Amino acid sequence: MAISVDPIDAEAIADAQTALPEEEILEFVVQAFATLGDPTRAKILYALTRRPLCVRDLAITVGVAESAVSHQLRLLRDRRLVKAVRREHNQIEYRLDDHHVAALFKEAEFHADHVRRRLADHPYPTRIPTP
Amino acid sequence: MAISVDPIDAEAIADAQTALPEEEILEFVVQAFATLGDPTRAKILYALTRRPLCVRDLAITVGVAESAVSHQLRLLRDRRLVKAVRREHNQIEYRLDDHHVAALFKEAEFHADHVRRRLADHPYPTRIPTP
DNA sequence: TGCGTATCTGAGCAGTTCCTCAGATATAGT
DNA sequence: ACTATATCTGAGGAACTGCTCAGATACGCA
Repeated sequence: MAISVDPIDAEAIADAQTALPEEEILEFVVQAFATLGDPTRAKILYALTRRPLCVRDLAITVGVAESAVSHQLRLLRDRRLVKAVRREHNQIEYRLDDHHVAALFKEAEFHADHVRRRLADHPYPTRIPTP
Repeated sequence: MAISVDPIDAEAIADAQTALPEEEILEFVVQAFATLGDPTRAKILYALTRRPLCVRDLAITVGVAESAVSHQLRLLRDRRLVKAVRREHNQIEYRLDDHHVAALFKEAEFHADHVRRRLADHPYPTRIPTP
Protein backbone atom coordinates (compact mmCIF):
# COMPACT_ATOMS: atom_id res chain seq x y z
CA MET A 1 0.00 0.00 0.00
CA ALA A 2 1.24 3.52 -0.74
CA ILE A 3 2.28 5.73 2.13
CA SER A 4 0.43 9.03 2.22
CA VAL A 5 2.74 12.00 2.25
CA ASP A 6 1.88 15.66 2.40
CA PRO A 7 3.49 17.95 -0.18
CA ILE A 8 6.15 19.43 2.05
CA ASP A 9 7.53 16.02 3.01
CA ALA A 10 7.52 14.85 -0.59
CA GLU A 11 9.70 17.81 -1.48
CA ALA A 12 12.14 17.12 1.34
CA ILE A 13 12.35 13.46 0.43
CA ALA A 14 12.92 14.13 -3.25
CA ASP A 15 15.63 16.58 -2.33
CA ALA A 16 17.32 14.20 0.08
CA GLN A 17 17.26 11.41 -2.45
CA THR A 18 19.39 13.42 -4.84
CA ALA A 19 22.22 12.89 -2.36
CA LEU A 20 22.12 9.11 -2.71
CA PRO A 21 24.60 7.79 -5.30
CA GLU A 22 23.45 5.32 -7.90
CA GLU A 23 22.91 1.77 -6.68
CA GLU A 24 26.07 0.20 -8.12
CA ILE A 25 28.37 2.86 -6.71
CA LEU A 26 26.68 2.71 -3.34
CA GLU A 27 27.27 -1.03 -3.20
CA PHE A 28 30.97 -0.61 -3.89
CA VAL A 29 31.26 2.16 -1.35
CA VAL A 30 29.47 0.22 1.35
CA GLN A 31 31.52 -2.88 0.61
CA ALA A 32 34.71 -0.87 0.86
CA PHE A 33 33.78 0.46 4.28
CA ALA A 34 32.68 -2.96 5.47
CA THR A 35 35.99 -4.35 4.34
CA LEU A 36 37.94 -1.76 6.29
CA GLY A 37 35.62 -2.17 9.27
CA ASP A 38 37.23 -5.32 10.61
CA PRO A 39 40.19 -5.16 12.99
CA THR A 40 42.19 -7.93 11.35
CA ARG A 41 41.78 -6.57 7.85
CA ALA A 42 42.45 -3.03 8.99
CA LYS A 43 45.68 -4.09 10.65
CA ILE A 44 46.76 -6.02 7.58
CA LEU A 45 46.16 -2.99 5.40
CA TYR A 46 47.86 -0.61 7.81
CA ALA A 47 50.91 -2.88 7.81
CA LEU A 48 50.91 -2.99 4.02
CA THR A 49 50.83 0.80 3.80
CA ARG A 50 54.35 0.57 5.24
CA ARG A 51 55.83 -2.23 3.13
CA PRO A 52 54.99 -5.41 1.22
CA LEU A 53 54.80 -8.53 3.38
CA CYS A 54 54.28 -12.27 3.10
CA VAL A 55 51.55 -14.21 4.88
CA ARG A 56 53.67 -15.38 7.76
CA ASP A 57 55.09 -11.94 8.52
CA LEU A 58 51.63 -10.45 8.31
CA ALA A 59 50.33 -13.07 10.72
CA ILE A 60 53.01 -12.19 13.26
CA THR A 61 52.67 -8.47 12.69
CA VAL A 62 48.94 -8.34 13.32
CA GLY A 63 48.87 -11.19 15.81
CA VAL A 64 46.53 -13.75 14.28
CA ALA A 65 46.89 -17.24 12.83
CA GLU A 66 48.31 -17.62 9.34
CA SER A 67 45.16 -19.33 8.20
CA ALA A 68 43.08 -16.37 9.28
CA VAL A 69 45.39 -14.03 7.42
CA SER A 70 45.22 -16.16 4.32
CA HIS A 71 41.42 -16.11 4.37
CA GLN A 72 41.36 -12.35 4.77
CA LEU A 73 43.97 -11.82 2.07
CA ARG A 74 41.84 -13.77 -0.35
CA LEU A 75 38.95 -11.48 0.41
CA LEU A 76 41.13 -8.39 0.12
CA ARG A 77 42.45 -9.67 -3.17
CA ASP A 78 38.96 -10.32 -4.52
CA ARG A 79 37.99 -6.80 -3.58
CA ARG A 80 41.11 -5.40 -5.22
CA LEU A 81 42.58 -3.87 -2.11
CA VAL A 82 45.77 -5.89 -2.24
CA LYS A 83 47.64 -7.76 -4.91
CA ALA A 84 50.04 -10.68 -4.71
CA VAL A 85 53.33 -11.43 -6.43
CA ARG A 86 55.34 -14.59 -6.02
CA ARG A 87 58.71 -13.96 -4.49
CA GLU A 88 61.93 -15.92 -3.94
CA HIS A 89 61.95 -18.62 -1.24
CA ASN A 90 58.50 -19.80 -2.16
CA GLN A 91 56.84 -16.89 -0.46
CA ILE A 92 54.08 -14.67 -1.78
CA GLU A 93 54.46 -10.98 -1.36
CA TYR A 94 51.34 -8.95 -0.73
CA ARG A 95 51.11 -5.24 -1.33
CA LEU A 96 48.44 -2.56 -1.47
CA ASP A 97 46.65 -2.28 -4.77
CA ASP A 98 44.99 1.10 -4.18
CA HIS A 99 46.56 4.25 -2.83
CA HIS A 100 43.13 5.46 -1.71
CA VAL A 101 43.38 3.14 1.26
CA ALA A 102 45.94 5.32 2.97
CA ALA A 103 43.79 8.40 2.34
CA LEU A 104 40.77 6.66 3.83
CA PHE A 105 42.75 5.77 6.93
CA LYS A 106 43.92 9.34 7.33
CA GLU A 107 40.42 10.72 7.00
CA ALA A 108 39.06 8.13 9.42
CA GLU A 109 41.71 9.14 11.94
CA PHE A 110 40.50 12.73 11.73
CA HIS A 111 37.01 11.45 12.35
CA ALA A 112 38.26 9.34 15.27
CA ASP A 113 39.68 12.49 16.88
CA HIS A 114 36.36 14.20 16.43
CA VAL A 115 34.50 11.33 18.07
CA ARG A 116 36.96 11.20 20.93
CA ARG A 117 36.50 14.87 21.65
CA ARG A 118 32.73 14.62 21.47
CA LEU A 119 32.71 11.64 23.79
CA ALA A 120 34.95 13.45 26.24
CA ASP A 121 32.57 16.42 26.28
CA HIS A 122 29.32 14.43 26.47
CA PRO A 123 29.95 10.91 27.70
CA TYR A 124 26.32 10.34 28.71
CA PRO A 125 23.38 9.26 26.58
CA THR A 126 22.57 12.29 24.52
CA ARG A 127 19.62 14.35 25.68
CA ILE A 128 17.83 15.82 22.69
CA PRO A 129 17.78 19.64 22.97
CA THR A 130 14.76 21.76 22.03
CA PRO A 131 15.87 25.03 20.47
CA MET B 1 55.12 -20.58 23.20
CA ALA B 2 57.32 -18.17 21.30
CA ILE B 3 57.45 -18.34 17.54
CA SER B 4 60.97 -18.67 16.17
CA VAL B 5 61.80 -15.99 13.64
CA ASP B 6 65.02 -15.44 11.74
CA PRO B 7 66.56 -11.94 11.90
CA ILE B 8 65.36 -10.73 8.53
CA ASP B 9 61.71 -11.42 9.34
CA ALA B 10 62.01 -9.81 12.73
CA GLU B 11 63.22 -6.64 11.08
CA ALA B 12 60.40 -6.63 8.54
CA ILE B 13 57.83 -7.25 11.24
CA ALA B 14 59.17 -4.53 13.50
CA ASP B 15 59.11 -2.14 10.57
CA ALA B 16 55.58 -3.08 9.55
CA GLN B 17 54.32 -2.68 13.07
CA THR B 18 55.31 0.97 13.09
CA ALA B 19 52.50 1.50 10.62
CA LEU B 20 49.83 0.30 13.04
CA PRO B 21 48.19 3.15 15.00
CA GLU B 22 47.82 2.87 18.75
CA GLU B 23 45.10 0.55 19.95
CA GLU B 24 42.52 3.15 20.96
CA ILE B 25 42.72 5.02 17.66
CA LEU B 26 42.57 1.82 15.70
CA GLU B 27 39.37 0.85 17.49
CA PHE B 28 37.74 4.16 16.63
CA VAL B 29 38.87 3.94 13.03
CA VAL B 30 37.60 0.39 12.62
CA GLN B 31 34.33 1.26 14.28
CA ALA B 32 33.89 4.22 11.97
CA PHE B 33 34.37 2.06 8.89
CA ALA B 34 32.08 -0.64 10.24
CA THR B 35 29.45 2.00 10.86
CA LEU B 36 29.64 3.26 7.30
CA GLY B 37 29.75 -0.28 5.97
CA ASP B 38 26.03 -0.94 6.22
CA PRO B 39 23.68 0.02 3.37
CA THR B 40 20.95 1.47 5.57
CA ARG B 41 23.31 3.59 7.62
CA ALA B 42 25.23 4.70 4.55
CA LYS B 43 22.00 5.82 2.86
CA ILE B 44 20.89 7.66 5.97
CA LEU B 45 24.20 9.51 6.13
CA TYR B 46 24.22 10.28 2.42
CA ALA B 47 20.74 11.74 2.75
CA LEU B 48 21.83 13.84 5.70
CA THR B 49 24.77 15.24 3.77
CA ARG B 50 22.11 16.97 1.73
CA ARG B 51 19.81 18.28 4.45
CA PRO B 52 18.50 17.61 7.96
CA LEU B 53 15.60 15.18 8.12
CA CYS B 54 13.20 13.63 10.60
CA VAL B 55 12.80 9.91 11.19
CA ARG B 56 9.78 9.48 8.97
CA ASP B 57 11.30 11.30 6.02
CA LEU B 58 14.50 9.34 6.40
CA ALA B 59 12.54 6.09 6.42
CA ILE B 60 10.85 6.99 3.17
CA THR B 61 14.01 8.35 1.61
CA VAL B 62 16.10 5.27 2.22
CA GLY B 63 13.22 2.82 1.92
CA VAL B 64 13.16 1.03 5.25
CA ALA B 65 10.78 0.88 8.23
CA GLU B 66 10.74 3.78 10.67
CA SER B 67 11.67 1.45 13.49
CA ALA B 68 14.76 0.32 11.65
CA VAL B 69 15.74 3.93 11.03
CA SER B 70 15.22 4.77 14.67
CA HIS B 71 17.46 1.92 15.78
CA GLN B 72 20.19 2.98 13.38
CA LEU B 73 19.91 6.63 14.34
CA ARG B 74 20.43 5.72 17.96
CA LEU B 75 23.61 3.92 16.97
CA LEU B 76 24.73 6.81 14.76
CA ARG B 77 24.02 9.20 17.60
CA ASP B 78 26.00 7.12 20.09
CA ARG B 79 28.92 7.10 17.69
CA ARG B 80 28.66 10.84 17.20
CA LEU B 81 27.97 10.74 13.49
CA VAL B 82 24.63 12.49 13.73
CA LYS B 83 22.96 14.73 16.26
CA ALA B 84 19.32 15.41 17.00
CA VAL B 85 17.37 18.58 17.70
CA ARG B 86 13.70 18.76 18.54
CA ARG B 87 11.72 20.62 15.95
CA GLU B 88 8.20 22.02 15.63
CA HIS B 89 5.33 19.54 15.11
CA ASN B 90 6.77 17.07 17.56
CA GLN B 91 9.38 15.91 15.11
CA ILE B 92 13.05 15.38 15.75
CA GLU B 93 15.48 16.72 13.23
CA TYR B 94 18.62 14.73 12.58
CA ARG B 95 21.72 16.20 11.03
CA LEU B 96 25.32 15.21 10.45
CA ASP B 97 27.62 15.82 13.39
CA ASP B 98 30.92 15.44 11.53
CA HIS B 99 31.96 16.94 8.23
CA HIS B 100 34.52 14.17 7.76
CA VAL B 101 31.69 11.88 6.72
CA ALA B 102 31.31 13.61 3.38
CA ALA B 103 35.07 13.43 2.80
CA LEU B 104 35.07 9.72 3.59
CA PHE B 105 32.28 9.14 1.10
CA LYS B 106 34.15 11.04 -1.58
CA GLU B 107 37.34 9.10 -1.01
CA ALA B 108 35.44 5.80 -0.99
CA GLU B 109 33.86 6.74 -4.30
CA PHE B 110 37.32 7.21 -5.80
CA HIS B 111 38.20 3.80 -4.47
CA ALA B 112 34.98 2.35 -5.91
CA ASP B 113 36.00 3.62 -9.34
CA HIS B 114 39.36 1.98 -8.93
CA VAL B 115 37.78 -1.36 -8.01
CA ARG B 116 35.35 -1.15 -10.87
CA ARG B 117 38.14 -0.64 -13.36
CA ARG B 118 40.22 -3.44 -11.89
CA LEU B 119 37.25 -5.79 -11.99
CA ALA B 120 36.53 -4.85 -15.58
CA ASP B 121 40.13 -5.64 -16.57
CA HIS B 122 40.50 -8.86 -14.56
CA PRO B 123 37.09 -10.30 -13.73
CA TYR B 124 38.45 -13.79 -13.01
CA PRO B 125 40.03 -15.17 -9.86
CA THR B 126 43.42 -13.57 -9.70
CA ARG B 127 46.34 -15.74 -10.80
CA ILE B 128 49.43 -14.86 -8.82
CA PRO B 129 52.20 -13.70 -11.17
CA THR B 130 55.85 -14.69 -10.71
CA PRO B 131 58.16 -11.82 -11.73
C1' DT C 1 -6.89 15.84 30.81
C1' DG C 2 -7.31 13.17 26.75
C1' DC C 3 -6.15 12.31 21.90
C1' DG C 4 -3.16 11.96 17.90
C1' DT C 5 1.27 11.84 16.05
C1' DA C 6 6.28 10.99 16.18
C1' DT C 7 9.74 8.48 17.96
C1' DC C 8 11.76 5.04 20.84
C1' DT C 9 12.60 0.48 22.87
C1' DG C 10 13.31 -4.62 23.92
C1' DA C 11 12.80 -9.25 22.52
C1' DG C 12 13.44 -12.55 19.20
C1' DC C 13 14.93 -14.43 14.91
C1' DA C 14 17.32 -15.06 10.36
C1' DG C 15 21.33 -14.16 8.09
C1' DT C 16 26.17 -13.15 8.10
C1' DT C 17 30.95 -13.10 9.68
C1' DC C 18 35.31 -14.52 11.37
C1' DC C 19 37.88 -17.79 13.49
C1' DT C 20 39.94 -22.63 14.05
C1' DC C 21 41.07 -27.13 12.62
C1' DA C 22 42.58 -30.51 9.54
C1' DG C 23 44.10 -31.45 5.45
C1' DA C 24 45.20 -30.10 0.44
C1' DT C 25 48.19 -27.75 -2.84
C1' DA C 26 52.34 -25.58 -4.76
C1' DT C 27 57.09 -24.45 -5.20
C1' DA C 28 62.26 -24.76 -4.27
C1' DG C 29 66.09 -27.32 -3.48
C1' DT C 30 68.42 -31.71 -3.06
C1' DA D 1 61.26 -38.06 -7.21
C1' DC D 2 61.25 -36.63 -2.24
C1' DT D 3 61.13 -33.46 1.43
C1' DA D 4 60.49 -29.11 3.66
C1' DT D 5 58.33 -24.85 3.64
C1' DA D 6 54.67 -21.53 2.47
C1' DT D 7 50.21 -20.83 1.44
C1' DC D 8 45.54 -22.15 0.54
C1' DT D 9 41.01 -24.29 1.31
C1' DG D 10 36.46 -26.17 3.13
C1' DA D 11 33.72 -27.35 6.92
C1' DG D 12 31.89 -26.19 11.15
C1' DG D 13 30.71 -23.45 15.09
C1' DA D 14 30.38 -19.24 18.18
C1' DA D 15 29.45 -14.56 18.04
C1' DC D 16 27.50 -10.61 16.01
C1' DT D 17 24.16 -7.80 13.20
C1' DG D 18 20.07 -5.82 11.46
C1' DC D 19 15.44 -6.41 10.83
C1' DT D 20 10.47 -6.88 12.46
C1' DC D 21 6.87 -6.81 15.75
C1' DA D 22 4.42 -5.13 19.56
C1' DG D 23 4.10 -2.04 22.77
C1' DA D 24 6.01 2.04 25.49
C1' DT D 25 7.08 6.89 25.76
C1' DA D 26 7.01 11.92 24.73
C1' DC D 27 5.17 16.03 23.08
C1' DG D 28 1.58 19.40 21.10
C1' DC D 29 -2.84 20.90 21.10
C1' DA D 30 -7.85 21.11 21.85
